[in-house]
Amino acid sequence: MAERPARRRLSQSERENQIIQATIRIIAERGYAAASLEAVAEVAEVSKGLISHYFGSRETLMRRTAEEALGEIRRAVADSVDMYAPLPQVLRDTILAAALLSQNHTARLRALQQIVLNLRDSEGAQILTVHDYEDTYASQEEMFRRGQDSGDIRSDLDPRILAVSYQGAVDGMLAYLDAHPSVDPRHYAAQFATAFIEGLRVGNDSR
Amino acid sequence: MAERPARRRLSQSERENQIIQATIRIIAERGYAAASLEAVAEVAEVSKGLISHYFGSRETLMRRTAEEALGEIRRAVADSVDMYAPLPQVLRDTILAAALLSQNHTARLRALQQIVLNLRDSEGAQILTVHDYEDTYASQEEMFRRGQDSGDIRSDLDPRILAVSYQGAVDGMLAYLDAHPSVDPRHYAAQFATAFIEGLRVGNDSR
Amino acid sequence: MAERPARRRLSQSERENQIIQATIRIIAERGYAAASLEAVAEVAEVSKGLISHYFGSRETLMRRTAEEALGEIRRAVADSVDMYAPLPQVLRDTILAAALLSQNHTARLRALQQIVLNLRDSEGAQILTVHDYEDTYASQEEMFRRGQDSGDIRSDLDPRILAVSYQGAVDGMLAYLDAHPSVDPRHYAAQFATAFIEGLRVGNDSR
Amino acid sequence: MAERPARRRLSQSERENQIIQATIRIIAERGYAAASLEAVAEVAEVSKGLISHYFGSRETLMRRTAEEALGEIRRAVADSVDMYAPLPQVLRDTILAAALLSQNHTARLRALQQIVLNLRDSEGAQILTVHDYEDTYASQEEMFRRGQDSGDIRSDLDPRILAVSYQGAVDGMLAYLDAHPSVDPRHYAAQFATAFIEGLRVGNDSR
DNA sequence: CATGAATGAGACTTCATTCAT
DNA sequence: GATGAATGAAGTCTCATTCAT
Repeated sequence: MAERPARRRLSQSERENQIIQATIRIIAERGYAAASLEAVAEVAEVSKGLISHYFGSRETLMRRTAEEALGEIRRAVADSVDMYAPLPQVLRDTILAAALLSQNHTARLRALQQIVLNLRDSEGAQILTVHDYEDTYASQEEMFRRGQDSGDIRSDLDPRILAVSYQGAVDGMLAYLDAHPSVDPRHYAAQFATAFIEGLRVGNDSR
Repeated sequence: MAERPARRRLSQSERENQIIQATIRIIAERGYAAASLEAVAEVAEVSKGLISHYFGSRETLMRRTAEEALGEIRRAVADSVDMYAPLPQVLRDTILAAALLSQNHTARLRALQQIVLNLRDSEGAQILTVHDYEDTYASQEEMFRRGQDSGDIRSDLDPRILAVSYQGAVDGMLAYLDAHPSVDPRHYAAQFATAFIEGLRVGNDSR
Repeated sequence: MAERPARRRLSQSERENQIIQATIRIIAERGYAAASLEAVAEVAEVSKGLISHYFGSRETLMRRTAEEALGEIRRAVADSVDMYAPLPQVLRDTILAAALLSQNHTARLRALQQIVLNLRDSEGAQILTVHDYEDTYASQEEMFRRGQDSGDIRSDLDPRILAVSYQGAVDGMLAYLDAHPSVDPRHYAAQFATAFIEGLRVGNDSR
Repeated sequence: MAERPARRRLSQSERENQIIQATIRIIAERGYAAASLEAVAEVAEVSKGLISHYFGSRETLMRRTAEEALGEIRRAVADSVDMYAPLPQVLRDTILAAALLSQNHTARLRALQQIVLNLRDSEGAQILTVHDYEDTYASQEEMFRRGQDSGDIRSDLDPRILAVSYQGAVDGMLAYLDAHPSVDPRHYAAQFATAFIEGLRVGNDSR
């Protein structure tokens, strides 16, 4: 008779987390479509039925997984940045914190991207994108606006456009570091921050 | 007995294009998963069987659709930029051309993104991403390098990092303009170009 | 809303057997091509999905069905023959046992034949035939060889050729008895055994 | 522009034969299921439409192919046997002729077997088998009966059973020689004929 | 006469979800 | 609470057949 490993009794929330982490891992490794309940159940070492029981539907599981991944990522960034330093410093810190995500949060980042891109309402419209990105944009717009108000950065640029450009460049960096593990995130972050703050114009490189 | 619709006979390549355009449209409107052969067949007004007959498999259809969309987009940008102007000008032109894509190529852009992120090989690894983005990065890296060689931009920044940051910011812009049709692409492009070229530092705003 | 039939829950192996028996029956009655998953599902009173779930693919179902049928047939023959009697007696017993299969194992025999002849690998080569027939031939060759060693039968004939001829004649008998249910299997078996053992030559009929 | 090979104009019956030979070849090499109209069209170098045009349906094509293959095989055997020699000689000649089929008619034999086994009427009953085998059995039964009447072979054995056993052993031989090309058909035929005529009993080997 | 574009039925398979145990 | 047997809808793909050219 097969040895059954002593299965520690887990609370519901522990089980849910176990399932969510399995979902993140599968999506990161094999993509959104591969994250079937069957596959998740196997990795999470629970039965398919239990997933449905806890989350109700696959869509809810994905939504919860995205929320969880986003929350973990945001906490990681927020914890390592002093938002009340002068803006150039905040930017350098934030960019570095983001770059370092590529070391510990790759799976979460990939899973988040996949879910955001694939989760849709019944008419096919993306659900998460708008809402969650607006959120991010808004807080970064606020950051740039404060920098302008305090005279840390030039004030003739639309802070919303700065926020969007900045976020795009960060996303590009994350994808790039993900695909090129040999690149040093600290080096990339430093160069990126300098380019963004100082600009490309000749003469701006005279420290 | 059911009325059989009059079948127009087209050449193979005309039908293939018809099917590809339908695929682009559905992915743009309702997402990758919604672009089932059934849905594509309905929009393209052909039978499911014909799609399989021409493309062999859904995966091939998606790959061909991505290639087509990418080709159209690249042609649109390349046609409107003089790559041999001084770099700051090239950047302004390229950014403007990209921004204007949001007016005529939204569906292609969305479809391209969706396909790139969802197409995977049998082990679940993304297939298109690496190859095609590397391509883009390489040509942009080359562009920045030429700018440094000719003294148009500062030369202490890694051109590969500039390329990745730039492409990320462009992608962000495209997504943003796509989601906010009321924003003026020309205004966005001008501000973005200025920010990227001049930097955020105070004092850089003195024209 | 449709009435859902009461689902009896059975163990996996019980269900598998139910499905295999349905497969045998359909192939025997209507041929290999008619044994679609749909048809099997209907006869076995399970859903199509369950068959795929248990067997993975139609090919595996067919292979398993052939193995099962062959196993049942071999057991039926082996159980009624004393392999250590003198060879002529073994032959008479085996032929009789095979002839009697036409009464209880017709469906299995037909299904087995159909599957063996239709199952092919990806290059189109038959898969089961070679292996399984070689097996049968080998054990019968051994039987004839023992008969020659013990002096029960003449030793100037290649036991492999005897085995193949014998098996062919048995297969012919089975097909014939299958198509002509009014023929007495015992009579056929006795005549066949005599012909095979004694030969056709005049004078051999003097008991 | 592609060079079009000068296509000799063929008469309808030549075209039909071309198609039938292609069908035989595909079935022999890759099995009944692989002989789709598409595959046949490619090998026969005609369009799919033409096959339907000539034969009306795939079933008719298969039936005609089986008839053609059977006819060719029968002619090959009949041409090399003097049916009016004494029976033992007729048997030796026939067996040898059949064995030699394995050299020139392998494809026809395989195709014939596949078609006979797979062609079925709308209720799923085999169509060709009964009719065509009965035919063969009848003529062989007649042969054995003549041998008994003329005193060439013992008369206490049912000639129908002899016919069936004989045909089965021949089929076994053909399958075996097909699968084992290195076996010498002449050797096999000689041994088989001796075994069938003389029997296995010890003492029958003393000429 | 001949082609091959096109269809549509039907096959196999996957998978979220339900539910008896 | 937890399982996994079971379903059924939906998806991809194949193929005999039809028919405009």
